[in-house]
Amino acid sequence: MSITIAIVEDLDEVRDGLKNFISLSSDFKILDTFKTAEEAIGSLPELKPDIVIMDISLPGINGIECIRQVKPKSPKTQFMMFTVYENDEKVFEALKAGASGYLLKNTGLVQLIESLKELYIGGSPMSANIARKLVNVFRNTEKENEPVESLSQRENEVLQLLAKGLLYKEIADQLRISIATVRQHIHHIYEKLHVQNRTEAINKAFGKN
Amino acid sequence: MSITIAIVEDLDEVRDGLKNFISLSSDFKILDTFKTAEEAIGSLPELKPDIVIMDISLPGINGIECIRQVKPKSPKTQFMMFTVYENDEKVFEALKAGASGYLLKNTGLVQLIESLKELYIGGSPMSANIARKLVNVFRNTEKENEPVESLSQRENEVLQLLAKGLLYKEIADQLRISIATVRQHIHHIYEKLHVQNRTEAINKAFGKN
DNA sequence: ACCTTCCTCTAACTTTCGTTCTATTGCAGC
DNA sequence: GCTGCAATAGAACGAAAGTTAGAGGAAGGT
Repeated sequence: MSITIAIVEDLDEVRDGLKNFISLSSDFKILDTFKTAEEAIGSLPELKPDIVIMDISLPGINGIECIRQVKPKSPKTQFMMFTVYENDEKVFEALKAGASGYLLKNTGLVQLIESLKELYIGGSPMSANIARKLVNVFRNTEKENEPVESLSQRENEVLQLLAKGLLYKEIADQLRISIATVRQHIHHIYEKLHVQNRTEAINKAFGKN
Repeated sequence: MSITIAIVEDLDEVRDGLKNFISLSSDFKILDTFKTAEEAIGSLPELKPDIVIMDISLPGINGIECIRQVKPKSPKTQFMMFTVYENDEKVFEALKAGASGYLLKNTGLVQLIESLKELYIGGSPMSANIARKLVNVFRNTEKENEPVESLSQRENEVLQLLAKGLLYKEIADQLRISIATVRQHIHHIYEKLHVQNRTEAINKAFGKN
């Protein structure tokens, strides 16, 4: 009994390439391929393949939204993201939408085949740097604002107060230092974190992104 | 420049097997191997290998506790769990303690080598079913910034961008409205949330406080 | 001793934020 | 038709935030 596959990918070469390569293995059977999310949304709920290989950037409705619409109607279907997007937002959105695997397009085809099998038996194959993002999120949910390693002790104290939304003046009073010093610390914090303002610093230092 | 490795594993065969196999590759240099966590805790902080391959079940102190003690003293060292334990508790504990990779012992040696390299360059290689556990936890815990009901739809859109740390100008561009309008929306947001500035608004609207 | 990092501070900026006031448009409900 | 709310926008202004340049003392490492 072979694993049934559908592919949603707008680029002809990629789609056909995947189809042809996967077809070589008798473990898989390509049921159908789609160029757009709209077509896929129309057919997948009836097709109910074991696995859908899904691109994110599609004309019109994107791949993530496509999953959101199909997954509830075909809950046993597993979605394998296969995309160039590596930014946190896309990754997390996709996983939340119901994707179980997330491979970057630089993944080798042989590796892809392995990953499809793993996905089928209940794994979540994902590229190693995608996994790292997940691990980091996991760690962050488990810990309250911990000191940031690259910052000095004082800078961390300032950052804590900064994150509360205090004014420079209030931070200065609380730490018994001058506003000028507060400014200095904050400037250094921004430099070390490579950010331009308070909000970015907070996001970078604790959770979010 | 080869990647430096240390191994903590109580079983002689496994330890020696790993050592011998990894030594075959010129990409790696085995600095030392340890039979117990106690020995490892004594030496690793000075040794500071790039990667430690860590078993969980050890006589005396276990591998997870070992990471907890060593990681703070050698933060750049990456820990690769290599173990038979597949239950959620151990996995999450290990990741929380500071492990970045998690492979099951049924992983092939060639795969292990690949994973070590990925770990070194900032990835988090993990067996596919371990990753699935992580994804499931993520789906349950990670609730995206939900819209705040007291705010209008547009105000919520603005708030999202505000939370990213964008400038008013950037928010204006993204929403195709004038800066003056952005200011208006933000002012209303602050009023409704009873806050005085961006950071307080973010804290009030999402988690924190 | 010398160097580096951290913490502190002054001073003089520029830029962004946030407030306030006013005003137009469009839509929904009574 | 009136009322209220959401969304839009201009203009002006003070209050914060953030940048840049310089400097000195304390602590720790080579």
